Amino acid sequence: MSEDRRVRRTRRAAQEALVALILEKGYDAVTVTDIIDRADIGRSTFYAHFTDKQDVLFSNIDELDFLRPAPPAGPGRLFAFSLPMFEHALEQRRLVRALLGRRGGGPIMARAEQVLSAVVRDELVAAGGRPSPSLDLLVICVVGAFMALLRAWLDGDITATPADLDAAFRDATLPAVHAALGRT
Amino acid sequence: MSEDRRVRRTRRAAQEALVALILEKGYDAVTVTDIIDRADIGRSTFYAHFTDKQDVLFSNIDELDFLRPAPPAGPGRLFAFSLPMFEHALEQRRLVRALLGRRGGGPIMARAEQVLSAVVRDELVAAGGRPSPSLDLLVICVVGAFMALLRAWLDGDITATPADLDAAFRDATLPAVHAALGRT
DNA sequence: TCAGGTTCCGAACGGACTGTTCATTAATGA
DNA sequence: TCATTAATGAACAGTCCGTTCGGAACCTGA
Repeated sequence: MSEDRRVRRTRRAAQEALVALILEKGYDAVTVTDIIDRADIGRSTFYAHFTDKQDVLFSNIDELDFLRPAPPAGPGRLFAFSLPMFEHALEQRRLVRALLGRRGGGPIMARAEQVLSAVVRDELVAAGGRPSPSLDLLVICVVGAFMALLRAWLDGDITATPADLDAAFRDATLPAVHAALGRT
Repeated sequence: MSEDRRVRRTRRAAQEALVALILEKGYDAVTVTDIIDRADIGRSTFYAHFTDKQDVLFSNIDELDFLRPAPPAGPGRLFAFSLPMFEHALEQRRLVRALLGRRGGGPIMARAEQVLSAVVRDELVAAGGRPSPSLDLLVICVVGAFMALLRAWLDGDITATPADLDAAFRDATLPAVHAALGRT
């Protein structure tokens, strides 16, 4: 039923090698040759499993439950995803840093931004916000603030606890959000 | 006195070729060979003037007065840079898009973020904000929101006028800023 | 105009990386 | 055990990089 053990071994080796290499040299500087050397797998083997460097990167997403903040979606307080995400990022710091930090090259960061935008937008609409261009602009600002916080933290520009970050995020965005919702 | 005309021609040709190519294929996909073909200059000539693809990119910054929003720094209203910057981005849309948009690869975006962070921080301090870790976090959120807005606009995810963007930026950030300054 | 200096050209080079192929060997699971 | 499946390692053409060098084109100032 489950996959061939050799396959699992090979794939994991490549993924872990890439993460390690990203943390060392940054995503852009990592080459396929680097990966197969570090993972100690044959060149042909690599291309039997992945098409790209990027492919290895994306294959990591599945085990990155950072992006599944179990959105309660209920009418609880807004932006409930924030604190759990920061906490999760702290636990999986190594992996998250490699994939989302500045050294990660960006592609995954862009994906995270998309996912988050949808979540935020839904929350605002659920809270009574009327879909409109100006609401979309607000979503962009909110997500932009969150991602900037996360990035700065992951890259070590900042020392703060998840609670600090969550508080900063809420303080920076909620006033405007309440104003926007109120004047609907 | 002034530089040799040939030098000017060569440098400009390379810069313009790069901008054009970025808009076509994105920064990462552009190769030095692409540039010298498009610019119609010799390979050795290229390397006599630039060390890198990146070098060409950065050489463009000088003629990008987008990053000099003539900060009044006076105690006028906060974030006065916003509207002029969006307007400027509209004028120099082609160049700004190539350098700062998603296709631009990011390095210049990072620089812009730095510059802007300093400006915002100074404004907040001038307005009575006490330097502190939480102020720094606020700065990150404000700049993050601005850059997210700019990026989304440059990449065409949004249709809006500079005035719209400015309004969205102010609406999204000023409430929190005033709250933070008030409770100092 | 002409001479001397600067810049450009173009071809070629070694080196690195990519993505593919193939015959051979090894591990797997039933 | 044994047929199936995966991994190996070497080799390949192709692309790009960054450098070198002799000769051609150009620019400047006298």
